[in-house]
Amino acid sequence: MAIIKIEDISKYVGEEVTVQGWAYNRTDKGKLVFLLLRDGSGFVQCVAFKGDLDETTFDQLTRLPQESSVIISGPVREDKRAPGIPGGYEIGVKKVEFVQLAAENYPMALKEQGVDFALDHRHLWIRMQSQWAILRVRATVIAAIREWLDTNGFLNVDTPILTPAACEGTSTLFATEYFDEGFAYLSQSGQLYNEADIMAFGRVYCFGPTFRAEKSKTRRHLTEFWMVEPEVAFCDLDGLMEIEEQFVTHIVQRVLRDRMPELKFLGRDIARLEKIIPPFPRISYDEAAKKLQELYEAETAPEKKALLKFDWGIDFGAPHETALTNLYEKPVFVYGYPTAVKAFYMEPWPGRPEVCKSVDLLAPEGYGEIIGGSERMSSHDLLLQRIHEHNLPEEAFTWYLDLRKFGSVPHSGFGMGVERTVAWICGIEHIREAIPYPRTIKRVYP
RNA sequence: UCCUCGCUAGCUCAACGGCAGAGCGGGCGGCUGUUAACCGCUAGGUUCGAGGUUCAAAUCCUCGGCGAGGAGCCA
Repeated sequence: MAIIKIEDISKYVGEEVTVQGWAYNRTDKGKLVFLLLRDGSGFVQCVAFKGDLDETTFDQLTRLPQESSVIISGPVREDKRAPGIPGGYEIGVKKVEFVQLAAENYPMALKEQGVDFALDHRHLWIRMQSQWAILRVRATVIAAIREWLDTNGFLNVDTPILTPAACEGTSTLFATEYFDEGFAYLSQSGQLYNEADIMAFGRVYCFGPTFRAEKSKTRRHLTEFWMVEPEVAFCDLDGLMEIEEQFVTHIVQRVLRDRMPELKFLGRDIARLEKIIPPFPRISYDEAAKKLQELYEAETAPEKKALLKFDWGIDFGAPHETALTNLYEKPVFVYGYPTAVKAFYMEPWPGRPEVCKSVDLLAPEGYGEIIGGSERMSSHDLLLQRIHEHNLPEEAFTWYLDLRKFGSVPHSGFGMGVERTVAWICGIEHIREAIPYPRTIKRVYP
């Protein structure tokens, strides 16, 4: 008898199959037991009638502890009443093998958990349907990222996680002792290395964990998160935006194709995701500032109004991003930020040195910045001047400056936060649910 | 770092100065279509900690601990 995956169950209607999994939920009704079984690929209802099984087996099923591991065989039936992911199918129980009877004090109730409790039990929480669905979407987002980049001329060239100093000289870094070399720091970006790599390979991306030691405490921050950073030689800011919108569209459409049961279980508004196709709106920082001023004046609630206060020259806060993106149904590009609020390596806007060729992509529905990118500075002398202005140690950037001495070209790149993207696509409140084991300022367990 | 909030049964919460409770989960029993099943019975407590006010504190006050939401910073 074939061992099948629950996600493929629709192919086996009328056949006898075997599934290997865990008892997710159970309800019994006299001579009938309903067992919701999960096998990692999905959730399916198994129905046992007392008359179909020997007395001992049936009796054991009626008192089967939650999360017990079992192997169940029987015929697949289509039945609209059957719950599951995907729902609508059930297995009539003919044979049961009890692999392990779980202890009776399984701590996770099948309902909403308090955040603290749920995170302390993350190793069990990931078994629950909601978390399982989110992490399945995450895997598909990652697959789609690699798929699009690999088929569009990008070479995966990974960058070091242990680095000598701050890439951008801004964020707070995690430090670790490094033999006789003093300290090494956990990477907050592979971008500077990417710039070296494109001069060897043309188009590259790095993809891995990224670390920020800032004491951020919001639903949009983790201390360890995953970022994909593509970088492209011979590419200006407009070219970069075209790449970003194709890239994001591919990711969303791939998730819609492969993870519809998960999205539906999560209650995601599918229609909103289906609208994510090019072109995305593009507005300048100046235009965004004007719109924010209008929104500020139109806001009547004093508390909200205070949060929306905005003057030209400042970076957007979360309330600004939310207000701005609520004007659009698609992700929106905001380009040309003030030079003063951005990193030292961004190309100045021609004729307007107070503005730089940077672009952020802000996700709709209040999810905020999912991509930050820019055209990089290609002039050696200007770059050196900026390094001095930012009080960065010139000797640490010798190799980076070399890139502008030997065949410098216009080039651009961006970084996309995986967890923010997953949170947006899933429609969940907090990005800690978009990574298997979240690391936050107050949590490194489990 | 700052502001705000929370901590009571395994979980989610109620009791808000006067006997510490409910639902879920656990155990036992009943029921042939359950969807967080339902019905009956049952076990389960250092009310985060220390100190204080009071005849009386889960409840009020002080200090501490732990956590969350938000700001700043960022993806």
